[in-house]
Amino acid sequence: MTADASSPFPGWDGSIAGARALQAQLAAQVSLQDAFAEPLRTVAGFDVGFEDQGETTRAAVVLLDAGTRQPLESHVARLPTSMPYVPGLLSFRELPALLQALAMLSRPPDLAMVDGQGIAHPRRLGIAAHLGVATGLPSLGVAKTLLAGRFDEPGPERGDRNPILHRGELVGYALRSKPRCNPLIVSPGHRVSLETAVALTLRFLAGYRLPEPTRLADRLASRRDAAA
DNA sequence: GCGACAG
DNA sequence: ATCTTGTCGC
Repeated sequence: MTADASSPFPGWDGSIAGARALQAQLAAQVSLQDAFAEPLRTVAGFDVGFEDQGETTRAAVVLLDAGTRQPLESHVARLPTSMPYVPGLLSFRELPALLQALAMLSRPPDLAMVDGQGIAHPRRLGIAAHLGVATGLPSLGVAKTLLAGRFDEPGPERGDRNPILHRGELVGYALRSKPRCNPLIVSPGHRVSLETAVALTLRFLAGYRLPEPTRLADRLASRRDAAA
């Protein structure tokens, strides 16, 4: 047969050029208007790590109560790594495992917070935006470093931020989440506005550089001793 | 043409 | 991302 209907990337021919073309197409479906449940009940944090020298992709998801910020459940999905890391095409390498982890939740989250870029991406489709469009879930990206664009160093206090501009467009904010720590790169994924992406990130901070959803998923995806 | 380049 | 201990600084 030809195309695999179960593929997370419908229509993709497997090529680099094809992946970029698909990104441009999906990016047009991204909405930057706030459209998520209010009050927010739950938020899920996502991140990916690797085992066996990269041969196995390990995706982690942690569902938290939006009110208390306490974790409700967490899962880990393992899949054989299918492609190498190519700057700008991260989602084609990590999204399949992430979707697998998402499916393990007892219920869908009201919001998805992903370790990586939202629209702060060359073609406006970082992994957080890709996950949002692919699932229809509201999403935002919280990355540790910049991929595209530029910004001026934000002030030293928690909450200080500066815009990230790429080709003249505002695509996100460099946010100081904690004093003496490098700023977080925050951008909308899907159904979340630029301003709300920052507000949500601040809302889920709990004393660490990374917000709880992403911080907990990070540990589960990358620490050798993590259970589940 | 020369760098930069999420995880 | 991952390979990997201690160490400097707040």
